[in-house]
Amino acid sequence: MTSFTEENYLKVIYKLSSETDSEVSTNAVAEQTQTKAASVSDMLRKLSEKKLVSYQKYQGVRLTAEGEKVALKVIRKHRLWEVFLVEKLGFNWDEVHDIAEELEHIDSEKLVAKLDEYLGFPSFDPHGDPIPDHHGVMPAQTYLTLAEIKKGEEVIMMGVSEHSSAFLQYLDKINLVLGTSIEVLDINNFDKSLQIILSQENSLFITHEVSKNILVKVQ
Amino acid sequence: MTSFTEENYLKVIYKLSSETDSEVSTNAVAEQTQTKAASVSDMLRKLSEKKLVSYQKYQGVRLTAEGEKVALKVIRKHRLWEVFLVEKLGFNWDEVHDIAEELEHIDSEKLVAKLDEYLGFPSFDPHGDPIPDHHGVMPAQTYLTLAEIKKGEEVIMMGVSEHSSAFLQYLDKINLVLGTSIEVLDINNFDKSLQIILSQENSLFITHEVSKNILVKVQ
DNA sequence: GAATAATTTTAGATTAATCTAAAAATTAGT
DNA sequence: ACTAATTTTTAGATTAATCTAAAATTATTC
Repeated sequence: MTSFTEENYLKVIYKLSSETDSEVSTNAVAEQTQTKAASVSDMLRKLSEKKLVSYQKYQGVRLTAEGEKVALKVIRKHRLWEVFLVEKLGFNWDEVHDIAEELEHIDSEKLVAKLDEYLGFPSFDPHGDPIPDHHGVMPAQTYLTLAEIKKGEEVIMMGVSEHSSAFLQYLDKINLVLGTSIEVLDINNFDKSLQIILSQENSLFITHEVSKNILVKVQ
Repeated sequence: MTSFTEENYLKVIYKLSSETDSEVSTNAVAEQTQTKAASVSDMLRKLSEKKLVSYQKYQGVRLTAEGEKVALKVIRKHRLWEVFLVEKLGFNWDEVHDIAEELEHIDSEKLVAKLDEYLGFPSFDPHGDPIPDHHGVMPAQTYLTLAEIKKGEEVIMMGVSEHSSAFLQYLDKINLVLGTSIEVLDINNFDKSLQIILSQENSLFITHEVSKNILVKVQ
């Protein structure tokens, strides 16, 4: 069995190694788990003994196939619960992360299966993140960031890569929500800020930093 | 803040002291929490320091008003989640206890409020147990056990006082579920076993032990 | 390519929750 | 009311997860 704490480490290692696609450093894990490097070292040794990660001292860490399986289960549960909270209970998308961080550790295969069915087998969570299926397979997701879109193109907002409440509330305020069509009217060469039109109606400016965190698909 | 473990102790103390309406013994708590008396002593000292219980060495323990408030919140969450699992996800009533034991510790006032609303503010869980409202007030519940009903009387099944999977599955098998009408046809003087008629149709025998664990109301 | 800086690991403690074994207090039996 | 039985508490350990401080390793820079 994996503890609450071990599951969190595996989840963090999964996230970091899928971002960089290489070994994850002790410090990076410490930062994400809000612990100290010394604590991470200890835990990596322990997870390594359990064959959930492959770990060479001083050389960073990777998930084993088994560890990835556990991480994907936790991520699956997290995202399914987020869908539940938003779709069924009426939470806003900026309110659900912390609650899902707790719910993701509830241990019942049958519960996950029934929840999945109840929600209609969703492929994406309220932030547009893909939900692994019960085999741990992630739905294909080939999005671009809004920062990569050329002037004149029109795209649809499909997700975010920053999940902070502050960012999500800002997007709500400017009516930039999942499914919105976005046309890039103009790109400022100096600071890469954008002028965009939402739903062929509202024109507004956003910074490059914001555009980098918005995931879109070309129509 | 109260830990997962502390919450379980408070819940057990609540349950035991509402059964006997007096101080709860260390051994009784140990039995319910599946721990040893020595561990209970330690925990009672700790809960006492936190003012969640009033505890005199060797004299048993009671909840303080504050401790009862915490216990009732946990019980409320447990029972609401059980309703969710049965009503929304389609679980059987004998499958939900262990899952609700985990869900009851999820910490979000807003989640509880929204879940309650989503479920239509239920007053009783799938076993007929009353659900405290958001002030911690239990709905009035003045049931008798089937063992107390006289020959010839007809009652409605409202709940159970034994929650084991084995017992609940047995009730399912004999079609004795919440809401069923039960007429006491005959009472065996020797062993107090009963002959009953369910829904004015099926006649069957049940033991005294079973009848003691079935809660009913007179029509 | 040595010296310095940064990162990572180890050593030794701490906290929460548990245990066993022994001591202390309470309860029961005659 | 005194002894015996039972219950409860204390003492001392253990495990999981964390920490700080010091040591070891790796990376960087001149």
